[in-house]
Formats: sequence, structure tokens, C-alpha cells
Amino acid sequence: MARHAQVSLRTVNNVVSGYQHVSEAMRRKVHQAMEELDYRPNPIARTLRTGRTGVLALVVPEIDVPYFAELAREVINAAAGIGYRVIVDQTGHDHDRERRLLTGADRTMLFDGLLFSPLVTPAELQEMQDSPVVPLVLLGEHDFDGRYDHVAIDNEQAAFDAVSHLVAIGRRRIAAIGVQPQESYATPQQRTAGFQRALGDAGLPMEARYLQAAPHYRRAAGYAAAQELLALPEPPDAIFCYADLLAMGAVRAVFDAGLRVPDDVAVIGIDDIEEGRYSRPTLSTVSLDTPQIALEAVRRVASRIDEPGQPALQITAAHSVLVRESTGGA
Amino acid sequence: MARHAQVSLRTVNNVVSGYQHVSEAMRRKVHQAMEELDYRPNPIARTLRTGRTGVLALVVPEIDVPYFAELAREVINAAAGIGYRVIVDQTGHDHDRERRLLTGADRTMLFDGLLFSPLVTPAELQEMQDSPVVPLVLLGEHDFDGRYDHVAIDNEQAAFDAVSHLVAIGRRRIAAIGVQPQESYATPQQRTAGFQRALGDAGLPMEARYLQAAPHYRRAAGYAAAQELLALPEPPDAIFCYADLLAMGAVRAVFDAGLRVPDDVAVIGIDDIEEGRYSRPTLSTVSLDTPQIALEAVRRVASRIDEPGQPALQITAAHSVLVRESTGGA
DNA sequence: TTGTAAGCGTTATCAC
DNA sequence: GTGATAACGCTTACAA
Repeated sequence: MARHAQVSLRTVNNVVSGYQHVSEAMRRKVHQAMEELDYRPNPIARTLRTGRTGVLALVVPEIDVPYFAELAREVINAAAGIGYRVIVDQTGHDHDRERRLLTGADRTMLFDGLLFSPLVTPAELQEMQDSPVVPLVLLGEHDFDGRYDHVAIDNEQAAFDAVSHLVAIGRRRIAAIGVQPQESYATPQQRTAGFQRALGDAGLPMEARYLQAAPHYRRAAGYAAAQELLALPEPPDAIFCYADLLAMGAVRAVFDAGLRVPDDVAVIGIDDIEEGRYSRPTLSTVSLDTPQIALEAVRRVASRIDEPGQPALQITAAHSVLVRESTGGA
Repeated sequence: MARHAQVSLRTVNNVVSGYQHVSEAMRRKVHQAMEELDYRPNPIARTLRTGRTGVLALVVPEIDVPYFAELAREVINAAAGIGYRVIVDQTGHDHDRERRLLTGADRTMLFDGLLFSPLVTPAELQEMQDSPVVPLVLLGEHDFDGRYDHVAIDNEQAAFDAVSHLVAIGRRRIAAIGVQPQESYATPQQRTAGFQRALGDAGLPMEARYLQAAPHYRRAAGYAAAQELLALPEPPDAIFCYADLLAMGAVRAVFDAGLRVPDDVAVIGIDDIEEGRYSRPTLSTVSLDTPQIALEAVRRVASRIDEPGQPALQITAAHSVLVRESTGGA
């Protein structure tokens, strides 16, 4: 043991772990010895003993989707603030991968808690026989079933607010991009519900032809879906996209079709990614307060790590419509 | 020990680690026992014993800068391909944080190798007394000094190519955005050198007023810098940005000034982020083959982990100019 | 207040 | 081919 350099063993640990009752002389002596030997406690050994790695895992579909990147940024910062590091994993769009991660069937689980932004719904999760083996907080879902912690906005209401804004500026042929071919995803379902409610409140019908699916939430999908909409005999005069990135693609498609945003087609998204604050036109959107979401989520896992059997909590973050150029705002 | 369920100990390990000489009967027996007891090898204990965590660390300034997000995506995928997971850390713009990470002064080093996209230059690194304690590959730097592995493009040449393109389309008052107030950063220096060489080859002078600093490489910095340039008595007719994100801000600033891109001011960046393929106008840029960079880098650390004392290698990735709308391309 | 000893769950060395 | 046994480097009762 490198530590015997000067004194004894237990004392070293007391000093390192900041124990109260250590004589000042001892403390100094130990610190000096640590300097001289360039000694560093081995985190792995500590982990083996304590069962804590000090690592949280953040799982998102794709890290290079700006919203997830921004989320990751906030999560990493929030985690660092309370002494955790963050491992980032991508599921692609692989459901099996998600399940494996959740059930811990993935052998390499060296983290204390999991922040999970899933595609599979809690309903699907429920079918899994094995309950999660690690403290878990779900992000972006809002199908609360009392089993897992959730941190999310009110998706249905957010969609409602966005579409209501389109109605308010006089649009009548309102389309939506982002419905998922897989019925099982909760978030798009909720947004569709909000879309429908807003149309209903405005006395407008929800027409199937105005409902465009998106296999994934990237620009290319938004572009393709918008093309479909614009090719309709009676194209929409407004498009509500379930994600800003879809909206960026949709805007480009509108211009490529020789039309203008917002004059011919107004576009609004959800997420408030930075890109939309500089694009031409700037993008109207629903802002999510991602820092708050990240902070709440990190706090929540941390708390669950420290005290396991807590009842599941549902935390709803604030959202607000931001009117920008793409819907005729300043 | 859960393992005693059926047989003995050593055998279990042999089976788990896929040892050659185990009777088929034994193997089956063990596997069955593992099923029944839902046994999972503890990765931490394994790590303590083997010294391998199976984790790589990727350190970038900010994960929500699209280029780094795209890099992270590729790194995570490449790492997964050879059995590594990735921890992502952000340095913000904190040099001390970078140094701590590199010297291992950061106690919580639970990774086998480090992929580091630094702000500090190798020159600065050199001054650090402690050599890095962990296999290290530098990304995006190109000031090779024979001590660390590097994976990067030829920054000087990339800048030269970009600016030469601006010259080729007839621009004469060419400005640059991205010089760093801190002289010590290598990448911007190299890009400035390439900028200067291209101007020189075209018989154009490099004027100090056309050289704009950017405190960071985000949209806001590009926007502010472009505003400065456009306010000059003789504003530039082209802007070379050291990063696409700067270019996105610059483009917006040009339009907000009532001018057009590329008609009045052509803009080109570096990075080829996806955003630039959908923006209006689409952004001319220098493409970096990020997947290749990520793959090379991951392979390189992995190799260094397996066989430490290897001489430092310099890997130069390909780059190519992509002409899009922002410089008058199709 | 400080020292001693046991054990976290692996892997690896050694005989059998 | 398989079974004991000793580390890996730390934390933590427990004893002094």
C-alpha cells in the first residue's frame, strides 16, 4: 500500500472522505504524503465497495438531434452540479435496445441511475416482466401510470396551444406533421389529441389527408411530409410540426415549392431549438424550459438513488408558445 | 455465491468468458443455472480485477454545438461497434477543467481512454508537468508535436480551399470570422493562415478590419461579428466563417441588415452540419467526413488501450469544399 | 482518535 | 478440464 508511506491506513481514508474527528496534524501529514506519492483513490474499488459509480446514464434516440443535444447539455451540467457524470447512449430507433437497457439485460450497467427518453410507451414498458433494476426517470413522456417517475410538459396542451395560435392568425386548412406510423408512441398521440381538440374548438374538421406521418423527427422527414401536403389539390395554409426539426424541413419544402412562409403557409414547431431563432424565417414554436426539465430529472434520480422505494412522481414542466416570423410574428 | 447453485466457481468464469476447454455438458449446466438465478456478472468487480471499464470519454467544449453533437453520434456508434460505451463531458470553455481532465487530477476517472477535442493547444499541454495518465487521442487539432495521437483535417488547407472558392466566384473584399482572442488556440490560427495564403495567391491583401474575432463558435458570435463587418465603410462581399454555426449567425445578420446572401455577401463555413443543408440559403461549407474521423479516433484509442507504448500517430482526414446557395451554387 | 481485519465479485495463478 | 486460493483497492464494523 502506497499509503503506508508515512502513517497508517484507516486514517488516510478518514482524511480522504472528510471525516470529522481527525487531528489537524494527522490531516496535514496525510495530505503531504498524498502529494508526494501522487496518490489517487481508485474510483473503481470504491465503487465495488459502495455500490455507487457516480454516473448517470442518459438515453436518447439520437444525440445529434438538436433538442436532445440541448437536453444532454443541460443534463450533463445539472448532473455535474451534484457530483455525477453522464454516460450518453443512443437507441437509434431500436426498441429491443431500449428494452435491454431497461431490464438491465445489458450486462455493462455501470451507472447508478437512468434518464430515459424513450420511444416505447410506458404501456409497452409495463409488459416487460422484469422491472427496472436501476433508479429510472422517464423524459418527455406523459402517459403517467404511477410506476415510473416522469418529467415532461403537458404534450396535449402544448399541441393545443400551438394549433390555437394558427387558428388565431386566421388559418383554416391546418395540417400536422409528426404522427407516428407506430401507434404505440405516446408523445405523438398526445400531440395529435391536442391538435384535434384545437381544431374542434375552432369548429374545424380534422382531415386525414392533413395528417402526415414522420418515420423519425429529423429534417428530411419534415421535408418529405411537407412535400406530400403541398401536392394535395387543396394544400394547407398552416402546418403544425411535432418537433422543430420537422418544421425546419417543412419550411424548406415550402420554399422549394415556390411558396412563402408564412404568407402562403404558416409553420410552427415544438422544442424551441436554437436553430429556429436564427433561421429564415425564424421559427414559431412551443418552448419547453429544457434546463428545468433536466434539473428536475437529475434531482429526481439522485433522490431515488439515495432513497429507493419512493412512490413515482409526475413532474410537469412549463411550456409557452413563442410567436416568430414563421407564423407572421415580428 | 449465487453460482454454487449447481456446480463450482472457476468453471462458471470459464463459461462466461468463453474459455476453450469446457465440456459441453458443463457449459449447458452453467448457462441454465445462470438463467435460473438471473445471474449477471458484476461489471464493477470485473473492472477492478481487469483494470478495464469498457468506457471511453469524449470531451468537447459543448455538446449542443451541432458539429460536436454529430461527432458524438459517430463516436458513440463507432465505440459501440467495438464494445465500448461513451461518457460525454463538456469543458465549457474552462481551461482548468481541460487540464484537470488531462492530468487525471479529476479523481473520477473511470474510463479506459480519452477522446479530446481541446481548446488548449498541444503547446499548452506540453507545459503540463504530468503526462496524461490515460490513452489519449486529440480531435480537431493539427499542431502535431509527436507526443499525442491526432485525428484531424488539414485546417490550413481547408481554409485555403474555402477562401479560394470565394475568390473563384469573383469576390474581392473577403472577410473572416472566427479568429480567437486567445492567441493560443491552434485551429483558428491555422485557418487564418490558410485564409491569408489564399488571399495572397489571389493577389489580395489581408486587411485587419476584415478579420473578426469570435469568443465562441456559436450563432450569436457569428451574428455579432457579421454586424461589425457590415457596418464598415466598405463592407465585405464575402465572409469565410471558421465554423458553420458562425456562418448561420452571419447569414442571418446579412439579411437583417437588408442585404442578400449570396448576391451582396457570399458566406461559407466549415463543418458541413446538417442544418446547412436545409437552411435558406443552403450553406456552402467544407465537409469533414466526421464518421471517418470518429472511427479512426475510436480505433486509435482502442489500439492504444490494448498496447500502450505505441508512438504517437497523426491521422489526417479528408475534406472537400461543398458549393451551395450561400456562395451562389445551385 | 486511530489501527485491524473482513469482504465487495471478479479474474488469474496454481496445483490436481 | 476443474477446483481451491490469492489478489484488485477500497470502505467500514469493530477493537484498541
